[in-house]
Amino acid sequence: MNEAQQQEMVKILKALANTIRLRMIASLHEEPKNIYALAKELGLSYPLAHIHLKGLKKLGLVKEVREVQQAKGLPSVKYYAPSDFELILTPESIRRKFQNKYGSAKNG
Amino acid sequence: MNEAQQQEMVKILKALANTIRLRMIASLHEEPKNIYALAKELGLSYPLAHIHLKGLKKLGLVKEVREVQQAKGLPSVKYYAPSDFELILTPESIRRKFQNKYGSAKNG
DNA sequence: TTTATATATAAGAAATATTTTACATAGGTC
DNA sequence: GACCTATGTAAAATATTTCTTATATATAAA
Repeated sequence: MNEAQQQEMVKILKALANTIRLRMIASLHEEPKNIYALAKELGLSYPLAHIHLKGLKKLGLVKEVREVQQAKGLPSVKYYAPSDFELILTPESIRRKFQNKYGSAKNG
Repeated sequence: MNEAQQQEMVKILKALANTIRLRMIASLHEEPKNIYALAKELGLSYPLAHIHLKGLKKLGLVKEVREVQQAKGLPSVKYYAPSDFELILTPESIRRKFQNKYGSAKNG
């Protein structure tokens, strides 16, 4: 695995290493919703919810699923859901991705 | 999952969300070694390697495997290896652990 | 134009995490 | 005693992340 891919994996782990972002993924998996509703449910200010969701979106962990025009012509609402990711972490999977180029056994 | 367990999971994810600590796990899985050798291999100062390894040890991700008296009576050396952990992250596994108590479907 | 919902972002403050520098211990050789 | 390997820690500096506050946009009803 090259360095760029390693950094991408670290970014994804950083994104998941946060209670608020994990609760967001849990809530959106339960039922897709918009940022405003998500912020209310989790007891967050809108800007804070926006920052966290933006980070998850940027990494592809969360995606926009549909945009709906609400009753009575209010502004359109964007709904989000988690992407279908799967990340498995074991010493072996980490070794495969982060092994030193000049390892102990065979050099290259 | 209770809040303490959630916080423990976040701590483990934080520990894994760092290039140095992932490279440490990779190197120790390849071959158990002492902090000094690990620091040299990864190009780190000893205190920095010590801090990172200490963090991994505290969370049980790395363990001491043996203590060896080196040839010629130098100080004894502590060898470390990764523990046999497995962490699987998907939207569903996250939902199971971080679901809101007052979820959208059935309240409690 | 004021009110309400909903989105988006910037700037700065506050809190954490990371890294370096310095210090301290121990065993044994030279 | 000076030197080398190896361990462990504390304190301060640096960097990054997190969070709040403030500002701005749009739509449309009242």
